[in-house]
Amino acid sequence: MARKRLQGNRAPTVHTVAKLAGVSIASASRVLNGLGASPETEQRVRAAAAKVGYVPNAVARSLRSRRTDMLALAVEDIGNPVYVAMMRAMETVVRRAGYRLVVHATGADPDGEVELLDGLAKRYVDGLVLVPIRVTDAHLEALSRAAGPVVVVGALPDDVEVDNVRTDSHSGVGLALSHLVESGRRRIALINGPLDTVPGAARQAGYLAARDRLGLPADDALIEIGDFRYEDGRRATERLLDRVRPDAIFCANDLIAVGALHTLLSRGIRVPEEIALVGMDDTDLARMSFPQLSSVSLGSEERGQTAAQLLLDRLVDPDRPPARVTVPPRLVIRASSRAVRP
Amino acid sequence: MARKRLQGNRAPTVHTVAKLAGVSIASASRVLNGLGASPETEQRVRAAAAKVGYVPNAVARSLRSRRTDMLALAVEDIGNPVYVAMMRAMETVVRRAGYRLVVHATGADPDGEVELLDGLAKRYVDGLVLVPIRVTDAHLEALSRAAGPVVVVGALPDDVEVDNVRTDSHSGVGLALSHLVESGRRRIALINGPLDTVPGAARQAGYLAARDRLGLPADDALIEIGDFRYEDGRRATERLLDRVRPDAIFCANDLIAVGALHTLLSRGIRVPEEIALVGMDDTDLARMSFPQLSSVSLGSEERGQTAAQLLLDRLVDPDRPPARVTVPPRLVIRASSRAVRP
DNA sequence: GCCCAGGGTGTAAACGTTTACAGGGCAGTG
DNA sequence: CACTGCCCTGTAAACGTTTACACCCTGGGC
Repeated sequence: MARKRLQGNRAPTVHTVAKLAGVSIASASRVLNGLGASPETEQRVRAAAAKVGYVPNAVARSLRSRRTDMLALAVEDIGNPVYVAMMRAMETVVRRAGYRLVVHATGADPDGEVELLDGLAKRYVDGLVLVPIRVTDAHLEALSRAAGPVVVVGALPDDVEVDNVRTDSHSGVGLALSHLVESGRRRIALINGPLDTVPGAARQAGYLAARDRLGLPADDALIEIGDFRYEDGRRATERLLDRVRPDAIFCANDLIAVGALHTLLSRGIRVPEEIALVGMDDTDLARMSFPQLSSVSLGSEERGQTAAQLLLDRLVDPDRPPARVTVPPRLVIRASSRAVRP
Repeated sequence: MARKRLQGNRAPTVHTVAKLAGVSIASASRVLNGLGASPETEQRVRAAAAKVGYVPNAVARSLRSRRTDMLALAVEDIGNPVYVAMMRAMETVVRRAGYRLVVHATGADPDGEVELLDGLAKRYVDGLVLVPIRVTDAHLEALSRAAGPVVVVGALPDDVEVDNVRTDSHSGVGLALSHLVESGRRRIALINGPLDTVPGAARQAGYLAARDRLGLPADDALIEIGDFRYEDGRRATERLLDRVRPDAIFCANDLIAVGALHTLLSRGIRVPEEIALVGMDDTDLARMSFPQLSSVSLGSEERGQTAAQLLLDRLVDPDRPPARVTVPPRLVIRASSRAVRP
């Protein structure tokens, strides 16, 4: 297999093809774009293009057409299973429409997200799906001056005029707690993430509301806060169990829930017999745990698909009013919270 | 917050700035790129740029500079934890160097990968990291005619002149089996992925070699083949246990291993007391299982980093001879394979 | 035989940037 | 005072496409 790289010579352009075919660049371009041309011209251009291995330059085409056929996705951490699910769903939708996906890991840095929004003015992509975990005033300002279409995944103040996909994790927590009560639990703990994040705040509020609605004991010792990751879940559960003895734990996140499961099992506590466990996000992790984890699905795939579709629609019709889609939560019951006879 | 979108008017260009500052576009461009200019000019151009909110157009710049500052990553499935780890590592390296990452999910479609390689000629990215799970002749041909720099992650025939990052899963399997033998196991099963994949073939060969080297019984009933995913792991383990009773199982993959763990636990088999378990790839899943899973790390992060770095280096020096980096495997021992007294 | 329609083609401009080149002003040197 | 060199600036070309516009030519209708 010889190494025949076209070292010095530039790649063939439409000029190359046109010259070889003996026609003008306009004719060459027209043939290559399937516009009208005589059979004679058609044939000669195609032959010439094939001969030199012509491939149109995407950058030049983008400059002329003012579109890049690329969309950006910005999430905090491309390793988090929730975002992985979203990204996978988006990639599929976007690819089907002939676009490519550029991914950005913002590392929860609000400045980075604002920079990304302002970066839209560089026009290196046609649009952006932003999944902020915290929303600051700087975000809102950057959103209002964004130079291109943006879809935000996650809750926003009502007066922000941006395409928006959200879920209702508030009532999602309610689903989980109702289910736990129905299956005989009363002392239901919450292990949450930071309260200054959008998801953390929503889950906290949802827990408090459901606790009242269901007439559960209002014991704040049942609430523990960590971060949204596995190790934090483990440690938060340790702290919780050193203090109180719930008969169920709701975790704000599957990562936390898997951490909690670890702590429970390593203390010899049986799940779900002694303590039932419910997570949130219904990621692959939930299926892969043992016992399998009940989890409140917030439709990550669906939110990803919808966000991508909204962005694609926006590109077609820039003037349509901002859309807001809410994906309803759905409880997936598995072994970790099955009802048991005492 | 008023909605002041620059509806009709185009975004400001360097012409806009130059005219407003009363200088030529060359002077404007020079100032904006930090090249020499008189203090007077400097000040006026900066003021003008700030006033109209000028942001240079990335596409036009790319056309001129013949570089896009984007790199592509193509993996089979951006949901697989191994690829997630690689992608995350790459994203970090690439971003630090001022590049962006375009991700492609090839869905194990060999045609898609070839298309991607040929697509490099469109020059929409400056280079590509390809992680093929199967390597066909079509791949090799496409590689040899690739129009831009490519780094392949995974084993390749020796005569292929391409930057290449690989690991040694063959000896990685050996590490796992040695460890299992040292901790008192003899009937060690293998649950592998498809043999016509690069990883599948390497693990199979590694298993057979280690089995001989360690003087283990050459019982092919101990080998089970499925696919590389969780459900396949579960089912393959069912089939295996219906047939034989090993005292340890090596799985070609953490996903398979987690599936195997599920089957073992749901049959009431104690891990590691009755059957020890070792996975491969050392993904987050291994840490998150209970009991935590021993796993052979193949350095996914390191391979991702290295691949990205190799690509960046290649862009700087297109003529350096192709590099081949091998990341050594490393056994991470956790609870699932601890030695136990009989 | 004249006119018009219309299909095919070529020239040139446009997209927005960077930069080679040339020209002008000015200071320093002989 | 002429010459050299230097700094700054502007004009114009280049990157590779698509496409508006004008042109030519042919054929059909009157």
